[in-house]
Amino acid sequence: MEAECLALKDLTSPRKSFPVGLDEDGGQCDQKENICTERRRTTPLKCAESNVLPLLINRKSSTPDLAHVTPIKYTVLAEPLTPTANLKMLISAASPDIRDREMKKVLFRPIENEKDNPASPDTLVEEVEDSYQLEAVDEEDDTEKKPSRKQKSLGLLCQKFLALYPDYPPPHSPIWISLDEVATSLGVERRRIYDIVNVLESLTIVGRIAKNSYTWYGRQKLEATLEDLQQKGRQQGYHLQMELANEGKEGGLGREDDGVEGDASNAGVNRKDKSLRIMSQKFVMLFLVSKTQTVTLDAAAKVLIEESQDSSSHSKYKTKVRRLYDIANVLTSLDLIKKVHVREERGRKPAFKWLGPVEFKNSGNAGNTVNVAAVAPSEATHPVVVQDLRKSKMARHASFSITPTSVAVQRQANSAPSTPRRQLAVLPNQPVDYSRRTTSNGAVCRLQFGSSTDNCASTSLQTPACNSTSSPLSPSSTQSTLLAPPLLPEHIFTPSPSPHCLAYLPSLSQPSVVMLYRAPDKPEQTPEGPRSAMLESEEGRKRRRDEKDEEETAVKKKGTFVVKESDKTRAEPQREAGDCSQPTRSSSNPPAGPSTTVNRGLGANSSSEPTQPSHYLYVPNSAGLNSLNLLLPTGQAQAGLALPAGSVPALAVPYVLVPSAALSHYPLVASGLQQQVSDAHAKLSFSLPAVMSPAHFAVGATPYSLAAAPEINWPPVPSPATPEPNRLYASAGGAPHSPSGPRQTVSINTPEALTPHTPKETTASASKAFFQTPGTLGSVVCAAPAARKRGSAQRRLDVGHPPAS
DNA sequence: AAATCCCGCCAAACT
DNA sequence: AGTTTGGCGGGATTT
Repeated sequence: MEAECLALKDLTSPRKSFPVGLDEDGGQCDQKENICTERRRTTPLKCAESNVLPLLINRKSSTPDLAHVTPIKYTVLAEPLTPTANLKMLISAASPDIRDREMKKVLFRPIENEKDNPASPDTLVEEVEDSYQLEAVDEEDDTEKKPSRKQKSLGLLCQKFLALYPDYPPPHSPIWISLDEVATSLGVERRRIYDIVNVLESLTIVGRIAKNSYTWYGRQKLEATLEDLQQKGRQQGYHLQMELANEGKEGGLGREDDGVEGDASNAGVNRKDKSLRIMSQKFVMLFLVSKTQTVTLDAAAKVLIEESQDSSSHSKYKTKVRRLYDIANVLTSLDLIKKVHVREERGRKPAFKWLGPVEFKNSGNAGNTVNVAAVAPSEATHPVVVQDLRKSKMARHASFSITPTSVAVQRQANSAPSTPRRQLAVLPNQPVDYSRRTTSNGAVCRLQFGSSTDNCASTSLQTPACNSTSSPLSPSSTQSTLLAPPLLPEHIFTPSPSPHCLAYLPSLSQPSVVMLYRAPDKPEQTPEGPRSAMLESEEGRKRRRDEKDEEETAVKKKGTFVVKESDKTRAEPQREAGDCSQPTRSSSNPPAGPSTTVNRGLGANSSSEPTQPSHYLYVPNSAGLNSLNLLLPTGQAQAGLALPAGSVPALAVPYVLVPSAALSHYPLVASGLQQQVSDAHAKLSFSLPAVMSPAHFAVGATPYSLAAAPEINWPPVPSPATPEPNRLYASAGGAPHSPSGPRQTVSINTPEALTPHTPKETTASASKAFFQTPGTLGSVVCAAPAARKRGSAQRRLDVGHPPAS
C-alpha cells in the first residue's frame, strides 16, 4: 500500500527534488499511511480556475488532468453500499453498540453481503468499478479486516475532509461547514475534526465563523497566508532557531524571542490560542524560512517547545512530537509537505519536506522586513477580507504581534448558531457552489442555482426552483431552505443534456427530487473508454474520477431496477436518447463545450417532448444517500440509476416506484428542463404509498452521510414526510462521455460521493471506504445524530464499561 | 526498539 | 449546568 501511496505522491508532488541530504526514501520514506493524498496538488493559485465554472466543469469533464482545479468531489462516487448496508444502518441506529460494531464491518466490506459484483480488485485503475469493493483495494483484500490503524489515520481522514470541498471555491459563495455534520459524515468523532480544522484554520483554508461553524476557503487564501507566515517566521528568527535546533542544541536553545514571540503568549493566551493552531503555523513557518525547506521533527519540536516556554521536559518533547505528527498528517494531506528522512550521523531522522510554495511574489527572500502589507498578490482573487482574517488569526497567538482583537472577536462569533445540525445543507457534500450559507444566525440564504449560469452547463437547471423551494417548505422551512443549497445542482445537472430532468419537490415534507425522464434509452454504453485513460495517473484519476464516474455511474448502472413499466416508457426512450445522448458526447469535452449545448439541451432542445414517465422512482433521503430523495422514472430506472457498471460503487438505495400520477400535487421546483418537467409533472401528486415495494438499487452514493437523518424508515414506504432538510442532490444529466446514454445520472451528493479520490483510493478500492472512517463509517447513516453527542467517554459508558471512576 | 499516532479522558472556554 | 473545544498522554500499531 504504502508503496502506492508513495508513488502516487511522488507523482503528484510537484517538486521532487530534495535539496539537502535528505533521502527521500523513495517510496519508502513515506511510510505513512496518510499520505496518500495527493489529491490536490498544490497549485499556485490560479485565479481563473478558482471560479466556479472551472470547478464545475472540471468535475464533469473530470478528465484527470484537467484542471485539477477543484477537484470537487461531489459526485456520486462510489459508494459501496449494498442493500444490506441499509439494513445494517438501521440496525445500528437502533443500538449504538451494534452500530459501531456493524459499522466497522460494513464499512470495510460492505459488499460482502451482496457482493454483487465483486469487481475485480485489481482494477485499481479504475476506480470506479471498485465501487463495489470497498475495501481497500490496495490490499486486496480482505475485506473484512478491521480497519487498520492506518485506515483511521488523521491523514486519511483529512483527505476525506478535503475531498468534500473544492480547492478553489467560488469566491462569492462561501461554503459553510458544520463540524458536526462533517464529523458525522466522515464517521468520526468530533474530536478528530477539531484537529483537522485547527490546522486548516491556521492556514486559512477554513475560517471559523461560530461555534461548530466554519467557512471553507479552500486554497484561495493559502498562498497569501503562507507568505504571511514566511514573513513572520523570518521576523521571529525562526530560521535561526532552526539552525540551533538542528545543531543539536537541545534544550536550551537560545531562544531568541524576538520579542514578540517568545512566550509572551502566556499572558493573554488561552489555551485555545495555544496550541495546534499556533503550532501548526509555527511549524509551517519553519519550512518557509528553512533553506532546505526540510524540517526535522526533532528540530521543530525543540523550537516549539521553547517557544512555549515550557521548559521542556522530556515529556513535553514527546507531547510536542505527537502534535507535530498530527499537524504533519494534515499538511501532508494538503500536499504541503511530505515525509522524508534526513540522515544524520547516527542515522536518519524523520523530517518533512515542504512541497508548497516558498517564493511569493512580494516577499523576496529578503527577509523579514516586510510585513503583511506585501501580501497582495495571490489574493487578487479574494477580496480584502482575507487578509484581515489572516491577521486576526495570527493575532491569536501572542507571538504574533498583530492585533489581538480579532481573535476575540472571532471567537465570539460563536455565539451564533450553535450547533446547526443539519440544517444547512451545507454539508460537505457538495462542494460546488451551491448557495450560500446561512448567516450567522441561521438566516437562510438561498441557493443560487443561478450561479450556475456562469458555468455553462449548469444552466440547464433553472434557478427558479430554488427560490420556490424554500417557500414551499413547511414549517421547518428554514432548515429546509438551507438545504436547498445543497441541491444545487449545478454541476449536477450541468453536463448532461440528457432528457431527464430532476425536479425538486419542495412540498414534500422531505424535499425530494424527481427525475423526469423521457424516454429511457439504454444505458448501454459505458463510459469506460474514457476511464481507461484514467488508469495511468493516479492523480488524474482522482480528480477526474468523480465526475465522470459519477455521471457515468449514474448512467451506467443498469441493472437493477425494477422496472415496471419500462415498456411503455421505453418506447420513447430511444428517441430521447438520441437527443439527449447526442449532446453528451465524449467526456472529453466536458468543460466548455458542453455547457452551452448541454444546457440547452435539456431545456430547449431536448425537450423535444417530454414524455412523461409513467412511474418514478422515489428515493427517500432517509435511505442513506445522504441527500437524496428522488423520484426516478421507472422506466428508466435502469438508465437513470444505473451507475456505470464498474465505476460506480453501488449505493444501495431503497426506492419506491411511484406512479406519475401520484406526484401530481407536488409542485416541482426545479427541473432541468423546466418545461418538460413542468409539463410532465407539473403537478405530481405523490402518493408514496402507492409505491411499490421498495427495492434497492445501487446508486453510487454514499452511505453515510446522513448524519442527521432522523428517520430511518426508509425502506418500507418512505413517507414523504420526513423532513430532511439537508441535502439532496440530484443530478441528472448524462455523463459527459457517455454518448448515448442519456441516462440521467443521478448524482447524489453525498459526501462520499463527493470524494475526490485520493489517488490511493482510486486505485484502491478505497472508493467506498474512502469517506468513512473505518470505525465509524458504518454508522454512516445512522450514526450521525447519536454519535455526535456523546463523548467518547460517555460512549463507553453506554457500552457498558463501568466508568472508571 | 523506535516511530507513529489513535483514542478518548478531562478540563478550559463557551453557552 | 450543559456544550463545545481541544490539550494531553497512555498505549496500541507500524515500521
